[in-house]
Amino acid sequence: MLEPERHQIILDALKTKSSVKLQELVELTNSSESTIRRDLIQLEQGKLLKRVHGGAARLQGKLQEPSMTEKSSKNLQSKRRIAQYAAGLVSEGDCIYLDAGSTIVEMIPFLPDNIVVVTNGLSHASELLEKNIKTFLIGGFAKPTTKALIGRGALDSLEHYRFDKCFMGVNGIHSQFGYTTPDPEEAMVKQLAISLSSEAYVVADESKFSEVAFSKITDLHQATIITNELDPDTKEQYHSKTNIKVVTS
Amino acid sequence: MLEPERHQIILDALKTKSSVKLQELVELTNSSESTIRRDLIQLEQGKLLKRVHGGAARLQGKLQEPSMTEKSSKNLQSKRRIAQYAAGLVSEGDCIYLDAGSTIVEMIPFLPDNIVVVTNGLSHASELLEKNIKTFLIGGFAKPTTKALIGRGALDSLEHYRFDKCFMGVNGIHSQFGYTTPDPEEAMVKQLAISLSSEAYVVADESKFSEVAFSKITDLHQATIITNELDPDTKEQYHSKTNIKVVTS
DNA sequence: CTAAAAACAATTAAAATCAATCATAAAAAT
DNA sequence: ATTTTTATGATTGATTTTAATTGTTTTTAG
Repeated sequence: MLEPERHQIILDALKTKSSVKLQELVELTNSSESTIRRDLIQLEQGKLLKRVHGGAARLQGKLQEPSMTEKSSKNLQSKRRIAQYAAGLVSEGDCIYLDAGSTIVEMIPFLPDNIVVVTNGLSHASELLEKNIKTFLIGGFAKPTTKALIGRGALDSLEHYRFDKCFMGVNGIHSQFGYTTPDPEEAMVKQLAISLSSEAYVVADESKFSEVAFSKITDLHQATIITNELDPDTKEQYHSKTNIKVVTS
Repeated sequence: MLEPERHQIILDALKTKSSVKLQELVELTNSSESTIRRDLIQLEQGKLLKRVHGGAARLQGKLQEPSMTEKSSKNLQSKRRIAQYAAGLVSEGDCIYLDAGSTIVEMIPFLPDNIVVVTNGLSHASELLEKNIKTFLIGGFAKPTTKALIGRGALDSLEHYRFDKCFMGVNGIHSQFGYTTPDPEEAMVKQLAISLSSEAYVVADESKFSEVAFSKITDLHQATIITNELDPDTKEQYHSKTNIKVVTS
């Protein structure tokens, strides 16, 4: 039996139970104890499971193979609904800015064709090209984690553009401080893009409202939040303290 | 049995299982072990599967989604050899420019880690990020066919950089006119990048020498061509008429 | 607390698989 | 028709994977 196949069997076994005995795996794979041990070491190094005395156990942060897909797909549905609503605000002929980020990318399938898009999202640009949308990318340093273009170069090339509308993602929305993003460099790009746009929209699903960690604030209250249902108390709270308009899809 | 047929059998086998033993493939195709090994090497280079000890496995990153078009592996081999040689010219600590294009992208796996890369290739940037290389993208209009960034915005952001070395692709090399690229907008970007670089290299496989269609010339003879073996006559012809240095890998 | 049992890591030798090379046969080019 | 190129299969020694064995550590039961 090939190594990838054994690894798959081991990981599959951990999808149903939260832990497996080494002996079970020996029988399941018709391999020796030594071989399974080596496999477990490899899989542990790849952070796919945790070795425990007598066998292996699922990882805490990564029990997502069954449930994370589920959760993220639920979250994705929510994101997609909001994104579709946001895309509906774009008119043919518009020149718009799309911020990097996983929520914004969901807008792309719903965008009209005859528009011009400027973005700082590396992966956004690829998707836009697939849809035959006229696409401009700003320059800058490519941030490894998010594939967003940021830094001095980003600001330089951004300031040559003007937008009818811009659509921004955020890491969190704070009832007192406004929109928050942990990376100051990214925040500066957002801020500039908003100031270059006639209308600014923040697209955020409800999970963003519970975020607590932040360090830098995109402090422009002239934008409109697009989100899904929010309980009226929260909504009122945000509006009164920050003057943010909240629109629900 | 013909090569394409074998390749299809191998790929089909991986559609049902997540891995196949080499011996199974030997029986399925009535070919020798050596032949299957060679097939697997080719298919792995075409990024259609992953070789593992004892056989081959599906690669899960891309479930047969993208360009299933197996690159003509003959031309690819040639490109890759030249690209590897070119990558060898890059020293740790260098700041280099990588032009968009299919030949240049093959350099990326061979580049050292501790360098800074500036590029106008959308797909290049993604690959560079995978390798954890510090990457800057210039801005500009994203050309749909090649995913290259061109135009006014590209020139604007490009001119803020300076490079130790730049590596350019071309569509053709003409014995009288020099390097040729059909798109004037793209040619301007190339030209500027070359002028911003201490050393300029043109990386081109032999197929580029037979190209005839061109419209705009990147008319800078200060670059060095990196290519594979060329018959001495051609080599001399190019050198005498264009003053282009030709280096073979 | 102690002893037996189970699980462990480390070492080893055998088997399987590998890369590299060579020779041959088929195909393509001249 | 002849040379060159290409694809294939066989053989070689080297490498990797595997399973069995060793002695050690951990768990469990009395």
